[in-house]
Amino acid sequence: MGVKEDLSVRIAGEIVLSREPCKTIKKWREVFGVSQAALAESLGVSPSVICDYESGRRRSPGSRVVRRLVDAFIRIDEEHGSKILKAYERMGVGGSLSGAVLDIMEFPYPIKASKVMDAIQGKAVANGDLLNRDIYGYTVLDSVKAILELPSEDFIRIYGLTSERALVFTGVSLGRSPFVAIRVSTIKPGMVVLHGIKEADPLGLKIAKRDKIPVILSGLDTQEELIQRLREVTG
Amino acid sequence: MGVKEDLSVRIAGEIVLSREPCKTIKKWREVFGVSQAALAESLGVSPSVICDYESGRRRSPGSRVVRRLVDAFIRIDEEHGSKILKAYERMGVGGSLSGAVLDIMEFPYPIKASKVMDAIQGKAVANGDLLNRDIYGYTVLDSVKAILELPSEDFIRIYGLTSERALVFTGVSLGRSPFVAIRVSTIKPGMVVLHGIKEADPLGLKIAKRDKIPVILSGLDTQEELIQRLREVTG
DNA sequence: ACAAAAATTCGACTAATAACGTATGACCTG
DNA sequence: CAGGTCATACGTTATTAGTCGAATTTTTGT
Repeated sequence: MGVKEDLSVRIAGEIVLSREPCKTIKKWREVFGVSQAALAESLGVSPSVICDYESGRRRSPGSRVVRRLVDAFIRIDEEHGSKILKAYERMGVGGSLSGAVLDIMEFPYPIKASKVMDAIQGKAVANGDLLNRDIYGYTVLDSVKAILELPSEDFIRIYGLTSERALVFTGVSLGRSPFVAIRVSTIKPGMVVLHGIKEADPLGLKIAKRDKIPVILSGLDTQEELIQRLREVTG
Repeated sequence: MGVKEDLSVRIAGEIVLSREPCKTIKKWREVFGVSQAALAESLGVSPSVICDYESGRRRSPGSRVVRRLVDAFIRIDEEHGSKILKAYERMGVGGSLSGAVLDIMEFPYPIKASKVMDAIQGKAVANGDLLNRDIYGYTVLDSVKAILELPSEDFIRIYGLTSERALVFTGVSLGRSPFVAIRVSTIKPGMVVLHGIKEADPLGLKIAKRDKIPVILSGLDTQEELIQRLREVTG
């Protein structure tokens, strides 16, 4: 079984097994950087069909549809030089995570963003009204290393599971770059946590508001404590 | 992501992506060693529902159904001591195949059993009328080593992809044990090739007829030639 | 701020599937 | 050969996925 088949199986399995296939479909479309219209054309259907799937109007897509969807993703990626496939290949089977990724976890059940905030003694500095959304996991990143080391397409490592997750940045000095990175990326986290500063950069917050991403400042002292608290959030 | 989730994704992805989800569903049910009735009960539906899926009467099961199916497989396995999960774990990511497995391949498209037969200069000695069925891959096994070395649950390695495949036994002396092994196993190959004998054991053939498995005797001289021809069958 | 593109929502229709119970047949066991 | 298990086949009905095109909202680019 080649890398292509492996990735296909992963995507298909993930779509089917996820609580909300619609969101997972959307996530992968965004990972592949295709618009609904382009995807629809590649499938030979009208754009609204894609919208229907992603909005959850059609909640349980048949396996035939999922298969065509996955095939289309791979096909489109090939037409674009197989960037995603190569990125996936690069991360290898159980490949070691870059040093930039300090911790990563999927929750066994959805957890409210507000609960994550409380767990790390955080306070909301943007979009506090969106904190009742569900979060399905988190990724803790070393800000500096992430910027220096992470190859451009390695967001698959970070968003590989669900995009409805918390992105936690440690060692933050200003609090702008994380948001610039998010802004550029096609795929958005469900919430962002900054650790290491007392107040966030205004421009960063502006971006967050624009993208409707809640931003939390963690009040914990050390990075170790932060990770420890996050690990216990499901308890 | 734990082993359990990994296996779940694999199964789900494989079902969805396969040309005939029905057969893949059946394969996995057999791997987990559950009867249709037991599976149906675990799902809270009537047994005919399972049959309908496996027979292909419902060709494109919705993702909700696939998810419930996979969950049921895992659940049932847990009730039985997680045997399958452990076996899967044991084979590891890209784990090395046992020395008993000489070659293994998935065809990019279905190939008629008769074509496989011709490629290896074989002649049918049982169920020759079933040779127009589709074959999706093959596994070449060293008969002696397979019997001596293969742990009982490692059929996942062999049947891991599609069960609609050719099982090729080399170094056969009598031609009985392979069929005994197949008989005992809950999961059946699409065809069996024996290499190394001039005529097959009558009892072995009887079993094959019972299970409707075509049996081919390969006329090629060496094992190397056999593998070479098989590799070229897709050409 | 404005126009263009993309994404989403909606209503209505068709085709397909989910689900059920029962009947049938093959096979093993006593 | 009778009884049990397992798998399959059939007929039916309620439900839903799937489709389309038009209208609407959101996002993007200039």
